[in-house]
Amino acid sequence: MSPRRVSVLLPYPFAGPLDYALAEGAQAAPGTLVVVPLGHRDVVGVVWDAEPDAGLPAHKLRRVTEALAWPAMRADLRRLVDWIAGYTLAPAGEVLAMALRPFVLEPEAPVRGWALGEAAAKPGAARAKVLAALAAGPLPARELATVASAAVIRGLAQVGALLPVDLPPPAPTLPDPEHAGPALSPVQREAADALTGEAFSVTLLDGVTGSGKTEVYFEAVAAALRRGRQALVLLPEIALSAQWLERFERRFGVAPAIWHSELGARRRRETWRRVERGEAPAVVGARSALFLPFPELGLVVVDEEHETAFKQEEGVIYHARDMAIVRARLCGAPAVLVSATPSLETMHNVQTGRYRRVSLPARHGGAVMPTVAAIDLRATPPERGKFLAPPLVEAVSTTLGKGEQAMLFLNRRGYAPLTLCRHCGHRFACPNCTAWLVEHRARGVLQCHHCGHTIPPPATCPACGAADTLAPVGPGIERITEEVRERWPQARLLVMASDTLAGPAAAAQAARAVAAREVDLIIGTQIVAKGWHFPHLTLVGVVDADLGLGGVDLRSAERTFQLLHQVGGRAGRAEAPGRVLLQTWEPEHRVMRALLSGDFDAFMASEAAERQGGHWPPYGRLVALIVSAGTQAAADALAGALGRTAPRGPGITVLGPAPAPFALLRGRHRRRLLLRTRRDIAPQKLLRAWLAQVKPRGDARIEVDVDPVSFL
DNA sequence: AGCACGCCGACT
DNA sequence: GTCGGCGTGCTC
Repeated sequence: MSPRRVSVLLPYPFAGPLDYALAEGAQAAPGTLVVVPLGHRDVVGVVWDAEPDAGLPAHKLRRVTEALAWPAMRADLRRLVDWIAGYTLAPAGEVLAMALRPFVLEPEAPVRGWALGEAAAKPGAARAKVLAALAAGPLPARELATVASAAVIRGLAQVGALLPVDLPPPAPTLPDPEHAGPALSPVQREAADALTGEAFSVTLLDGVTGSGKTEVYFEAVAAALRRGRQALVLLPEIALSAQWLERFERRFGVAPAIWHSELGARRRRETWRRVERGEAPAVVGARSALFLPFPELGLVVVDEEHETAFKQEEGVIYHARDMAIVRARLCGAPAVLVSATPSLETMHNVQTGRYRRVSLPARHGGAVMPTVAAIDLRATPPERGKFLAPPLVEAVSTTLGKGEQAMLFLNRRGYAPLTLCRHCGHRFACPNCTAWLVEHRARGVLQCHHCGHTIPPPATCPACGAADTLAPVGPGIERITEEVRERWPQARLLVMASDTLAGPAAAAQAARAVAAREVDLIIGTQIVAKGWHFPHLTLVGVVDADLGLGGVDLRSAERTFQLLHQVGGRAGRAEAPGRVLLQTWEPEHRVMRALLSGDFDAFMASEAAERQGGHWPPYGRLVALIVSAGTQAAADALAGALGRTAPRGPGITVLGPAPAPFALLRGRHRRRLLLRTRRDIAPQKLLRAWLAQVKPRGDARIEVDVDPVSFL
């Protein structure tokens, strides 16, 4: 008689599940975690729902080693894995790895503790304190250590007055939906009530910066908790959201469970287990939190839904915002997308009736929106060698004079983005990437921001040998800092950039210093845009508002608008009104006009019109194929082969091959093709057929990016 | 992902 | 004459 077969998905990049034989009488329902032999090793996989392939010869089947007693992977998570694999064209096993990677086989380490023993102890003040502490029951060793010294405890244990015991992990304090009743305005109350549905739906919650969106969606979280369901909040940069965590704790009494990639192994395991047991009713996390084993997921919130950080660009290339909606649908839970500047995709889904929209029209608590004005750099340029134009300098001086805080925003790290020889025109480029080397004067290096290639600052030009001819071109925030120190030597500065603000602790400390008015002037890159609440900040100066508009990217206008709107939103969040000044060479550009008028809907309409004609997303579907190889010839050969076999037909366009915007990245030569289809044509089937015809040779690779966000 | 199999250079 | 480089392909 032939053995029973099961399909087992393994967390490796195989095309699909592998089949195994099941021992007589063994049970292995879909979702069961099993150990199976693979080659010479034993690996953990998940029994999958796929029908085993009866055609596979029986002699190839190996037997499932054991079924693990762990809770099975639930059907909704298995469907999510399948769905993402199908949509992104990633091997299902690679997607499974994201859901299984944090899983660790060892049981949770028990908590070591002490209980009262049978034997009597000799008298003594310290000893009596220990015994009294344990009178009500055993205590964790860590807690008892605060009562008496290790020597006293050791002594008591030696005579048998104390017994070592293993304690169960302490029950976590759960967030309390009634902890601090919401203080919502009638408008906020109405919005919150609109978010308390129980079935799957997608709602866009939008409203200007400072309108209290977080407090409103906290009520949706509270509603889920009251129903005994779990809530997941995705944030783009969890590591920098100390302020968000404080707000959560104020509302719910305890911190939520936190999930992100930098979590230590122990915390990771603890959190994973708590989520799985349903003991983590509220989880806040980065995109990978999407794959946690929630048994009772009842709400998914994606805050700052327009953020490109939700797009995973390596390995399985997926958009966490879109997959969050899929997960919500599979769980029958409502999804809420939150943003002051929703993406065009989301706006389109609102307009076509797929998503609902709940708007908060005004700032909360009487604060008004900042006024936005442009500084035309053609009319009032900065002095030679300087980057702050006279009107901005004056505005900063006035603000500081009033004892208020100002912020200068420039989305560029380092001292200067380009170093040029004034004698021969030589420019310092990265040997591995299509990029200039950025001078970091403080660290004394020229560095590539893509691959990290670093050289010491040269004394002479390597091309013409001239000395003292090398000039920094353009500003980075280091150079702005230098200018600020010259102009306002007495101002207390805080520089906020990803390389000066390493880690959540530093970010939290910086936020506290700003709130406590220990800082007069903040100079920052894009991390200052994200969710900070600086009540005393009244002026935001954007040093180069045009930066980011030059790109070839489909979304460069949308992204520039979102970023600058977000940065400007840091100003005037309390009583004093805020002011935003944009330094630009093109004040009539539609992005600048939209920022000046604050008319978000009009800007999005113009953006929509730009894309609609060419069937660009969201009016069509787009897939990027990035071909890369160690040599230019190999990249061209593979890209050419893809071009020759490209799918054709009505509503299908293939653009390229062309050199990718970074034609050389980390030493690999890159070519790009774009597949664009009408919205009613799913590109996945076309892609599968296409890729089946072309097999990469050697080190050449094809990366498939469905719904590309970045065009690099 | 790992791991073995398989054809071309510098060595006990 | 062997040891070993990692290119290619398979793992139920």
